Amino acid sequence: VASERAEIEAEIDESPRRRSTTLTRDDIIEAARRIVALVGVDGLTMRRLADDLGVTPMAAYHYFTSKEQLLDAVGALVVREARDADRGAALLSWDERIRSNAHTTFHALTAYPGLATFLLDRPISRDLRATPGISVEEFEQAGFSRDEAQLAHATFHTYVFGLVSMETRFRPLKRGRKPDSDAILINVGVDEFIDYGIDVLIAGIRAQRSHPS
Amino acid sequence: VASERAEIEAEIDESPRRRSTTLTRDDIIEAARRIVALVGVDGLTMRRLADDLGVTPMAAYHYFTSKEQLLDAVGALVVREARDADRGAALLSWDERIRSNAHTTFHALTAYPGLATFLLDRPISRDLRATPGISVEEFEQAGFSRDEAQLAHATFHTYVFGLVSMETRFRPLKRGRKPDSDAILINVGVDEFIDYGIDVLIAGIRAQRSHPS
DNA sequence: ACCTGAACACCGTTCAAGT
DNA sequence: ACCTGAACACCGTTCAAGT
Repeated sequence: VASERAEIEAEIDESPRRRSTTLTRDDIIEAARRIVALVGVDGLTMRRLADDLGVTPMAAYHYFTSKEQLLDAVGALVVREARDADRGAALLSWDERIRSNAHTTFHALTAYPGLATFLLDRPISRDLRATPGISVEEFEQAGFSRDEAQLAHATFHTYVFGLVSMETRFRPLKRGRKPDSDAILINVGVDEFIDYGIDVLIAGIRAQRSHPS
Repeated sequence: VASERAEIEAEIDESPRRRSTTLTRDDIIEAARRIVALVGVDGLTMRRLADDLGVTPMAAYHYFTSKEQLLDAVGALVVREARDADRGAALLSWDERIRSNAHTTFHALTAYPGLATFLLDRPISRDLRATPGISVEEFEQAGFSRDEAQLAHATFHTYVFGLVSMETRFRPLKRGRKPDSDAILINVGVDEFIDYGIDVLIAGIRAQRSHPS
């Protein structure tokens, strides 16, 4: 088996990722995901994608009508993975689930530079709607009125995406180094900042509920 | 004078915006701003910009080293205008100033499709840092500790930009028509939603201050 | 200093053709 | 159905040259 492997590898040493049979939709999404993780959305070109797959630039167009739709699929995959990584929080209270989802969504999307801002310019998908980690219906079950549930849900959605889309600005916080002049100035780490923001939102939503205008 | 004007206009009827003397930096920024307002960031090309100015595509490169730097200047201009539109709020309390700034920033940036998401991917400028409508120092003067002031400031900054960058998704809310499937579902208008979010943040920040962890 | 003209090195994508 | 090959219609930008 070892010699067989070596033989194959020698044969294909110039085509980076050879698939066994024919190209599939998932092959393309996976290759695109790898490239985005490596060089960001701006670094993904249909020609580089084709090179990595060992095909011609036009091959992907048999599975996706445009580059935008391919990136939509990559975005849906990443967001779905973030949601799955959050399954352990399913039984917690709504506030703890939101906190957990904010962290996982942030760390998932920041691994793919430019993906969050790409998604922000696109129509919202069902996958994206699940982003705050809690649905409108679940807010209602937690005792919110229909209007309050929608408002609270949209507010969390807005904040979490605001958080994610400013990823580059939080980068200097991740290391212990002194802040760059172009960074947001906070003396704490990213996770502490996320916790603070979530605490603020949770406390604020509770206060809005008990003191209706 | 009138006949002179007519003569000139007849002569240049195919070059849309003729400047009187030589090109200036502000001429270029203004033309770029117009194009972005009309067709969005994606619709701005150096060739179209040159056409509108009646020059060659390379002329702008004498004033800006890249298209990105030109867009930075446009973004700074728009954000500065939003801040100036907010001068009337300068004497209000910090919470009312933040509310006012959230509304003006949202409406200013949504007039330029794609500009908010472009700015999110760029290093932060001094103009952008003024976006929440209140500085870290002013939070301190309002009685917050240095750490609390930084956190509160960054939280507002994050929320307001989250709000602005999701502009396209709030669009169905602006008219009375039934929501598209790709819109965030809220039964209220954009301004009511902004007020709700700001109320939540203000109440939450107050609660965080009185109940330190 | 200010701007032009031509070209380079890319893009995403259409289109007709191959198997 | 699945993929190729060549081309089209663009981009931002470099570079040398004009005035």
